[in-house]
Amino acid sequence: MGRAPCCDKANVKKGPWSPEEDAKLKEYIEKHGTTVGNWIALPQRAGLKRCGKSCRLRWLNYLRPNIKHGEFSDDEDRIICSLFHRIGSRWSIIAGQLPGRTDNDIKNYWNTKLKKKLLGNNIISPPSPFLPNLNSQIPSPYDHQYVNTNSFRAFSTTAAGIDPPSLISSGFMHGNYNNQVIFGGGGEASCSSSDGSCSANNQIGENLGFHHQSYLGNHDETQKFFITEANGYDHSKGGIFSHGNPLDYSMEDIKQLISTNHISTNLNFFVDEIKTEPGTTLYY
DNA sequence: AACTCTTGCAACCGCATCTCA
DNA sequence: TTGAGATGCGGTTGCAAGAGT
Repeated sequence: MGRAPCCDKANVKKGPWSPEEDAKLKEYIEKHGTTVGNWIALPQRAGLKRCGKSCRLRWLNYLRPNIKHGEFSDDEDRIICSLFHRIGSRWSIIAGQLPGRTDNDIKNYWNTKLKKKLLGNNIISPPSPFLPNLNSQIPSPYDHQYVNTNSFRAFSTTAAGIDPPSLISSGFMHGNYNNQVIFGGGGEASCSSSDGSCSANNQIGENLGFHHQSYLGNHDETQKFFITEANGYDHSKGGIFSHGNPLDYSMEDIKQLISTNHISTNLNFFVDEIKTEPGTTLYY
């Protein structure tokens, strides 16, 4: 049995679109509206020997109005980084925040340029699957592999000369301190300020206790948490490892993780402190 | 000049999700 | 409620162009 193919594979053209095909598709959609209704039937109606899916893709990624091509701006880079850090490779959602950009475009840009750029600068690492997906209630196969062998550290940013506040202010991270718990980095020396290049941010970071402490703001039992993990002390691999949507982890979620040994006791300490001393800067 | 390697990107594929009868 | 078809999505592939040797 198996699923019926979406089109007659033998009679559809594949590969790059010709200008004539583009023109036909564009003309048809402009005539009948963008709410085409039935992509599968479109090629036949428009006189194209293409699969409906191919037509849809061509329209969405290339022909539709107001598509932006070419270089991504620094602002777009920051938005992509910020969102990737928070939600991973949900390209369509990320594209939704960048008018004129398509998910395919952003995906390609990330895979070919941005990822290398950021990894090269030791600024960011891909999301790590180190926490279970609480929505599904089914632990991922990665849970124990990652969680029990790592303490929670938010950043290994010193090698990049960047501290959390600068990441937040530049849009690489969510900037609302009061709605997040940020698990502070381990005992490395903080960003050198001898050249003054990051002294201002350093000062903020030190004030907030980022380098050897953890910072948290107002919170209560209904607060949601944004958890990040750095890759131990290895700066050659260092950077931000994030997991999940900031809204994924409530206090109850975290308690559950602790009770099922999905996260380290470091965090247990944290959560207890959060409960008893809201708004306090914590040391560990 | 010729060849190989690398890069960037358009397009494809298969699976997941949605919609509707 | 169920199942088939349509649509959406993300990973992957293939190819052209450029860079390097």
